[in-house]
Amino acid sequence: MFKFAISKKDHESGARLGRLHTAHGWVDTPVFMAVGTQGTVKGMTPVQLREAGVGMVLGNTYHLMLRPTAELIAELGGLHRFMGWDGPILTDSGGFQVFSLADLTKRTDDGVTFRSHIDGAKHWLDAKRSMEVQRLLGSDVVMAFDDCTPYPSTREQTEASMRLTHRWADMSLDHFQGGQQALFGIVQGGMFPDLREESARVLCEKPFHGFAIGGLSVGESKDLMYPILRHTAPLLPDEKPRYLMGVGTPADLVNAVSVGVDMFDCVMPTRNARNGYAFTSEGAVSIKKAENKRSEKALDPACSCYTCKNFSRAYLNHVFKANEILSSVLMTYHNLAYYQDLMASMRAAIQEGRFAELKSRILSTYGAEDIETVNAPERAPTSSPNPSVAEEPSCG
RNA sequence: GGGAGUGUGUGCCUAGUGGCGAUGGCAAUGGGCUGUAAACCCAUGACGUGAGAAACACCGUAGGUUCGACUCCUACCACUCCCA
Repeated sequence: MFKFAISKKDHESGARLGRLHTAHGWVDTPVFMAVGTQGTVKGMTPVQLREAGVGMVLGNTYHLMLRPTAELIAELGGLHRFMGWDGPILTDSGGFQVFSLADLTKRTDDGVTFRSHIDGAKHWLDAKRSMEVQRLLGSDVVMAFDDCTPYPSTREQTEASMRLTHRWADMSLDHFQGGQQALFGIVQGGMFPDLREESARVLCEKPFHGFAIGGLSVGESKDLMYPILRHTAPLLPDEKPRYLMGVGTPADLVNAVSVGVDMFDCVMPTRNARNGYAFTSEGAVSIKKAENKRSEKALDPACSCYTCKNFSRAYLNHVFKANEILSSVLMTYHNLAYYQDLMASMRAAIQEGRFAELKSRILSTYGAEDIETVNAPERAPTSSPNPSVAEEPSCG
């Protein structure tokens, strides 16, 4: 049922063109998944998602198990049916919430006690329960339960966190029942290249259907993130999908694709849209700024989405200022369409052998650095509690 | 003409009833957001300062009472309401 096939590789970079087949259809890769944490991509109906070009969405174990509960969703026919989305769904394991809701959690080697952010009630989540919840939800791609290492962390902390992730990876495999679902492992290792290597080596021996890179974009600078990403992505099995979790900006996406990443998800296009920030072919546009008050220009003149074809920046500025729901809808619609167009143009560029050209254009649009030329700082950032963080052999 | 009430910082509303160098909200402007506790969060807006003290300024205006007044008293100004 689950299958990943690569149809073309870029000659000048690590970029790959592929297709991911699931029980709910296929998507072409590189793919960007819209984040629909609570069984909805905020502000969008499934029809609108399709129109914007979204092919695959992400749901969340932690949020859905608390409300309305995985059991209820299973009773109502599974997450696809429940949310009216018949395309592929990937579910996160809840591992990220251990990190993002750290104040409400208590972690042990076996799992995590959460205090619900909704009503304060105590809940237990471990690899077994995460697999059970994701099975009840019926997602197409299940993520292993992991420990997302915070930044900054000392080498010792990072290593301990990584071992926990490995332990939980085994437990996830033990309790995963297969069937129509695929299971992805998650590589951790923080900002230490050798730990990333170890994590990749340990996990890639295991029978996962795909591999994710976790623990990036957790507050570190691009100087750290890019070298780690560049180092880690090629360590993952060539023939299986590579998923960079929680990333990122348009520049991050082209950079990551160029080192061989196939799948992405990020809240950025949807959250930023609701906060008045658009991604466009002309770079970032803050629609709330006063300069847009009388602009008759489209949000992105080069975009053919519903928002850009029908509304002016002046109108979008107005509905944002007036706090109208439509602001979130129109802005989200555009940002998702922009991200999907970006992925489609990357796929076309790989197919036609002009990926490098597209990459440099996107990077210059956003004034971003090229992952190939960013070097890790020679010394550890001062924010790191561990002075020996600079583990990379002093390649200066 | 008589009576009652209300005036608070660069826009609007507001807390405050003797120790206040004055509360909060909205609006405004700018910034942020990366496996979503986010239609959210942060910053800025009397004078002055690197910081503190003194000086000086400060709740319609002007006086007064008081150790001390946005707060109490008097007059005036403006606005609102009621009765003629």
